[in-house]
Amino acid sequence: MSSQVLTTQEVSNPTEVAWVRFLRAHAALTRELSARLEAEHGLTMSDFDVLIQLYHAEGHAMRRVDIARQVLLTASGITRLLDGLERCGLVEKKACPSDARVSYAVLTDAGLSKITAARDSHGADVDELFGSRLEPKEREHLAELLGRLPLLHTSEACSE
Amino acid sequence: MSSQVLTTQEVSNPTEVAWVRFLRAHAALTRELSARLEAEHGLTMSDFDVLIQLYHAEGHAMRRVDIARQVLLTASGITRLLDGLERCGLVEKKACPSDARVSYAVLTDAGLSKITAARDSHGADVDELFGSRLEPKEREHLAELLGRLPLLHTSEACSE
DNA sequence: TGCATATACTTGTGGTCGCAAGGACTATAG
DNA sequence: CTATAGTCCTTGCGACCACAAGTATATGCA
Repeated sequence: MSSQVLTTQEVSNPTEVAWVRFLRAHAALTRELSARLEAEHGLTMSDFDVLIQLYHAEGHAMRRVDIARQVLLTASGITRLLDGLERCGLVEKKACPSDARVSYAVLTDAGLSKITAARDSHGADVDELFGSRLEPKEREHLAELLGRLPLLHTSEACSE
Repeated sequence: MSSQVLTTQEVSNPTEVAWVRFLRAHAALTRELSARLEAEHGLTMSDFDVLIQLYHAEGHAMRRVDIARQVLLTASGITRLLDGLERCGLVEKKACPSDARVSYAVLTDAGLSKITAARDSHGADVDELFGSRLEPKEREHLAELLGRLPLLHTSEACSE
């Protein structure tokens, strides 16, 4: 991550000010949030993301490719991340009957209760550190501004 | 990094919307910016940060501790990052005459011209991908909102 | 049918980084 | 002048992740 000139004193360019704060805020938030997630549930933020995706998915199952598209990870990252979740018994691998290339990741019962618990506490944490610092209108405005920034084009994911 | 539910369709909680966009924007921006920095100058964003710090420092020299406080890295990270920059000849190590514990990192001539060039192109990139997407007033507002979010407390750095 | 191409996934390799422990040195107190 | 504690830096270790190459399967087309 980057921060450039972090002592605000000598930063004159307003874009730079915003950019530096953006980077700082991201570092601080993700560091704190992932520390809590790790301490309370033994999950990384990526783990959490994948589990949440599965939680929302039909039958709590997804193809690995589709997970990769939703989460900010590469296909290889997904493979190894799921390896870990499988070892922990939170997720199981299931073959696809119609296409032997694909394998589904499905949430186990343990995984379901884990993500249910983590969802609540993580949601509360995000709210405490992020949401509660802003008025409702400001949150909306922030979301709108952020929405205008570039998007990831990992593969033409998103939308639909 | 985390993203939670990235298909905006099912995200109802407004805090969550803002948070997801925040994470997505960060991932997209840092990925693109570091790719450009790498391609054009062979630098990571952390490299750039450290060089910029040195560039702004008195005599283009800083104690390693102070670099760590300014940049979003741990002391150990700084050590290894500077190892790399030293191997590339961009930075040199200099002992401190009054305190044998500390060693300074100082910019070489090569480092100076490298960071001078990188500064311009990186600044332009940040502007293109980040600054230019927002009106001046919006930039200010964004900076203000981001400034209200938690800060890193690596050591009571910042300010003054 | 048979071959080229595309897709889904895995694995090898290497880079980056944080944490914890250690070494070297300094400062403070008795 | 020791003993203790604090500071600065480095190193061992492990976690995470991207990229590229490899395997297995599917699909399109001659």
